[in-house]
Amino acid sequence: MKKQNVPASVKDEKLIEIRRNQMIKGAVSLFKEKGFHRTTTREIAKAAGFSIGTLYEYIGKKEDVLYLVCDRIYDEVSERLKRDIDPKKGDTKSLLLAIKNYFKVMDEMQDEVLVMYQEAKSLSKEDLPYVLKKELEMVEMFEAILKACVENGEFDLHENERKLIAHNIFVQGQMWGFRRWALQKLYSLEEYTNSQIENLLTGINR
Amino acid sequence: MKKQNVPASVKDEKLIEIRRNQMIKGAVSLFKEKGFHRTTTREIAKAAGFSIGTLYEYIGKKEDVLYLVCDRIYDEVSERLKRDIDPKKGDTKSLLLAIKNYFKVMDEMQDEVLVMYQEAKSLSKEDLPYVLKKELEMVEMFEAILKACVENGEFDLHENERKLIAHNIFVQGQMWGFRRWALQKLYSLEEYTNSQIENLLTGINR
Amino acid sequence: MKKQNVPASVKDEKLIEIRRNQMIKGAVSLFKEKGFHRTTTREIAKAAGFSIGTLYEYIGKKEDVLYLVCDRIYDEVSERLKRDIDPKKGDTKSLLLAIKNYFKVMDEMQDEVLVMYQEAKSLSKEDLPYVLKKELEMVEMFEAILKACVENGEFDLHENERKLIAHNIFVQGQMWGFRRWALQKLYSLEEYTNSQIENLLTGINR
Amino acid sequence: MKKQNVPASVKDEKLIEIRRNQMIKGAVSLFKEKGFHRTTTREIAKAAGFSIGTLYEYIGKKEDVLYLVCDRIYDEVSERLKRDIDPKKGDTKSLLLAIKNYFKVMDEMQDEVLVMYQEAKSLSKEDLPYVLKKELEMVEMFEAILKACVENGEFDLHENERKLIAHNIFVQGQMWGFRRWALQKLYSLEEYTNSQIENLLTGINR
DNA sequence: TATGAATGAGATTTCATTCAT
DNA sequence: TATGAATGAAATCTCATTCAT
Repeated sequence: MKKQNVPASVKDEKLIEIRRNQMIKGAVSLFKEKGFHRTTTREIAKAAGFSIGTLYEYIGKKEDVLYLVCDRIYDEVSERLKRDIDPKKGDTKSLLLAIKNYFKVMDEMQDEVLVMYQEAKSLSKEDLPYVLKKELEMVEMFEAILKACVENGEFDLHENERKLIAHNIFVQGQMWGFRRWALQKLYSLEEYTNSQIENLLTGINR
Repeated sequence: MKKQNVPASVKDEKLIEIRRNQMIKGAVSLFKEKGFHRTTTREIAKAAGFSIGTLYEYIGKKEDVLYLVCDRIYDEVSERLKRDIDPKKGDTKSLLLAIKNYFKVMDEMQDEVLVMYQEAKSLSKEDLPYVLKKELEMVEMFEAILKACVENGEFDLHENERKLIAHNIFVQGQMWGFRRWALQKLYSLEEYTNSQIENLLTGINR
Repeated sequence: MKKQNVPASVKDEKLIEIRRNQMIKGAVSLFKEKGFHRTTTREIAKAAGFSIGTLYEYIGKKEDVLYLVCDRIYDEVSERLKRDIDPKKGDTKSLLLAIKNYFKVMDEMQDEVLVMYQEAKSLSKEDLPYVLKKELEMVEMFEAILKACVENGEFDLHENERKLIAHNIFVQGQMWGFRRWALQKLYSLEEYTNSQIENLLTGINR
Repeated sequence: MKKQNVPASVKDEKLIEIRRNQMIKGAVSLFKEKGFHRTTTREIAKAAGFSIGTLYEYIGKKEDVLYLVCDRIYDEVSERLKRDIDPKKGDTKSLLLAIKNYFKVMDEMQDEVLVMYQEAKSLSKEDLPYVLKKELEMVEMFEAILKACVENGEFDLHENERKLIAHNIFVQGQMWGFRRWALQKLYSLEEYTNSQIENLLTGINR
């Protein structure tokens, strides 16, 4: 799956990678602070450490930066999740581990997630589906685990129930970041995780 | 709790109410379509049915429109919730009724909620807390019901658990709107509601 | 000499006089504070004690207010000068008295004079000459006194010298107001007057 | 003493100098014609020979143009005065030469001086004192010459008398420009200069 | 490849003036 | 006569994007 649609005048793929990394890093912190629309391309270039002219050697238009940022965040979250999850292993313990890890990632990347969360709607009509697809893939990871559990007889859930619970897990992870103003006053990440897991399990194991 | 901080040059309070209603109505549909930042003040004026000059007779700056919109949406949701909820009545049936009604409201107002959801962060530093407070009040309505249930002996939940569950209910209501691209393909509102209630209940009644 | 060119919809001449007085009074203090261009018609109406609609019953356009203000100031200065000057009486004592009185008027009306001084250029091409003519008339009052003195044999001055000295006197009166930031730190009005009179009567090489 | 407070996005100092020169030149002729407030930023840009966007690369806000113009005019007048004045040389001849030169400069730069004269009050509260200070410095040049003359025994004047006369000289120079509608009908520059010098040196009662 | 000066479309906001009540 | 809501032209300023160096 390659970054689609983002044109670069520069040929050197390695350099593109480097420059875009600089760009994304700068942009995330700017978007976090003031949002996509209030951030100017000049500011992005400056934060990235190069000139406005150079910025446009590596993107076609401002929106591309947002796409790159969203794309990167998903890749990172995805990769970190896959790293310690085995969707085949269908036992409750694995499920809980996956949830814990996911919540931890969400906690560590909450700035990025918040950015993506709030700015994704500014993506163009073409880019949005691509990003949503990535999100769905992550939900499907949880669904796969749940399915494996069911198949293993750990508990019993119909397909739609599984899907919904997968969504719930996914959203509860995001919640921790985007409702931090309310939640993080009440709980530590650990408490939050345990409580949500408990809600989930006692629900499932009827 | 009245609309604060939004100045109007016009004196006739009645007229202000009317014009602002027109304004909000037009703005919601524009914001829904293209977001706050991509919507121009001229478009808002036009959608409201008056001239740009008139628009500025009823607000001080563009952001005020967003504030007015958010404020209105919360008021409407709030009011509809309060209409059929009695937070004192502590039985499970009332709780479920409240949830069902809330989800229904979220379904009917999903455009508005989506708008608020995505654009609230564009509010000024002064206005944001005011809006967040309103959100918290709605969460607290669910918490109050849960508390009444616990006191009635319907089930047993510590304070923090109650709070968290209230947040979950609230977010699940929003989810239906802001994740419609995924959820509404899978479930009808009724199915979604029933499923979430089931998740909740079998969780609570351990 | 009637106020020319300033149209009023209202017929009652008495009322016009009253309203315009209110208008001028409010406008002078506003112009003094923020200048003609930065003062809005709404502010003028408010300061005058009536509505914007009423304002336009008594003038045709914003600039008319400035004209009215300038006109009024000149009339007032003129009248106060004429009150205690007899241009026929050609003795040095009368000249000095005239100068002293003029400087005193300039001191008392320095706000008004400053306003006129700085804003007159904003008058329309048609109104400006009318105002300049009034100014010239005042200069001519001094010239007349000087002429009478010369005819009386008090001292000897050719026409052009008389004219120039009349201008000097006139400008020195204004100076006291428009260079107050510098002059009024150094002298009292009396000192200033005496010094300028001395300069006039006896040159450096005494 | 360098141009303070006027921000430029462009880095090349040389270029800033060039562009601002173009800007000032265009602005002076526009301000002369219609005043600061009636001149639009687009007109300034056009008169300067570049686009509105470029204009704002070299200033922060419209008022900066006025500041730049005033600053420039003072610098130019100042420099031309200093060029042929030696404030140490305390003889009457030097004084007269200084006055003559000053009046000549005022004559040649009368458009600029008129502009500054009429528009300075539109400067911001921060910029105005800076400009007034420059004006005072010029007055002080004349005072210095007068002082040197007194110390040389050419004539006798107390400090305050010297200060006042310095102001008079300064204002009489400006008069030539800002009252041109009256004065220049009556005298040539030379006649005006000679007459004022005579007034200065010998009073009315010779 | 990198730079940054130049551009101008377009956004927000103001405010003189009108006119129905 | 008095009012003040409505209007929209016009002003300032921003900023994504281009392109010559």
